[in-house]
Amino acid sequence: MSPKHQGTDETVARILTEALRVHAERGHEGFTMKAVIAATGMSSGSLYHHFGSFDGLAAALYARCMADLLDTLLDALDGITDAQEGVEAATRAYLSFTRERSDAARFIHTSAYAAFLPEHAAVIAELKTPRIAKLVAWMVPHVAGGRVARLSPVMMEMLLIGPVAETARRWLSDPSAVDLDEATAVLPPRIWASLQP
Amino acid sequence: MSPKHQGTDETVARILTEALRVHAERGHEGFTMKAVIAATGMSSGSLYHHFGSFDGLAAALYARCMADLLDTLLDALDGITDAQEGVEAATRAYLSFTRERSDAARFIHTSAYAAFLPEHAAVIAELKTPRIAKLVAWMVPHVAGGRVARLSPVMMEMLLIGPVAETARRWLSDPSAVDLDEATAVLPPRIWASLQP
DNA sequence: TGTACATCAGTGAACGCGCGTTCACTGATGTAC
DNA sequence: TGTACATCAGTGAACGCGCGTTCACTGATGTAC
Repeated sequence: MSPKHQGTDETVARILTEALRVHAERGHEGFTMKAVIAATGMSSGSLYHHFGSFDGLAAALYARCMADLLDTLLDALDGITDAQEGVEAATRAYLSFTRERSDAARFIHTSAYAAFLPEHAAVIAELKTPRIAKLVAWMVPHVAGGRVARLSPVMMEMLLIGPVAETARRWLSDPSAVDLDEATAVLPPRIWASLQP
Repeated sequence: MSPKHQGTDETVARILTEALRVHAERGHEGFTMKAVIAATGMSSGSLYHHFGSFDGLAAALYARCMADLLDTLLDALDGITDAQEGVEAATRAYLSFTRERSDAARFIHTSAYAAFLPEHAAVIAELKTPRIAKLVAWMVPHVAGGRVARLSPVMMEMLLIGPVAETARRWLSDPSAVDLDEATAVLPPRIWASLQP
């Protein structure tokens, strides 16, 4: 619709990619506007032009990481019709995302508590809501068919991602504290068990 | 051993109590040395005298909150010999701690990612380790007796506290997003199911 | 086609602010002899 | 008992630093007529 100069989206994507690297390399304390400016080689004015504020940049990055994670779960469910197989595939996908995209996983878990400004929260919801809806839609027939307990979506989510999210958090803060291979083997069937009618 | 002036421990406790209130009222962003100084009415020098640094104060507060949480779980297990009854009591205790001591719960969950300086981490471990050991000790005979699956302590912890910790986090960031009463009814038996041999 | 104007990505020096921290100090209490 | 000294809780003005943010600007590209 509105005319976009060539390279705008690419610039935004490049800034976010560099910002994620800064966060991974320098930690949450070292994740500052100054550090992102230094890493991208861009000017502060340019970052403000694209994101409005540092909070806006962080929210955009969070939205992108969260969308990546949810897409990973959706990909894992793609084509799977068996309820148990799907639940176990999704939980394994969560753990493998944690390992393989640990930068994104770290940013998600670190920022989950940082309340973004309302306007930025809306941008996040815009990316998040449709993906969550797809996940719920996958589950619906299995609940209707009596293969999964009839729980509220929130309780379902707590039981499904609680153990793997906690495992991810623990591993991200200390990789020696928990073995991801062990978690991948142990957790999925037990999470499935917790969802039985 | 070393002579202590009257009131020292009381002063430290009072500072920590006020610091927790500051964190609850002003949020993580507003949790600053300046704000704690204003809330306690003490001087910055006095806070440095007792805690060495702001990181030291935060670590001491985290240690106290975590000890309170673990003591709550231990109290819930006190006198219970049945495995299922104990597991369900502990998970319910976690949720009721979240509701009733929400300031402490919020500080725990917010700080869990903030890596404290090594020296302060040691102080935390000193309070935490013996309590974790007691929890593990409670579980041992039930594993030996075949009533609970023979899992590594970490996996056991992920399955046990994963769903309730995730519920707590969600509720703390948005109380309307999850119903703690529902969680108290729904989660305990399902967590128990996930621990079956 | 040429000219004038609008749009927008990107620049970078400068800003004020609030942060954690320092340090020379006071005064009350405990200890030695 | 009295005197001298040590210890330690607590004071508060002052510090430097790095933060997010601002703003007047440049220059390339798109649009109108």
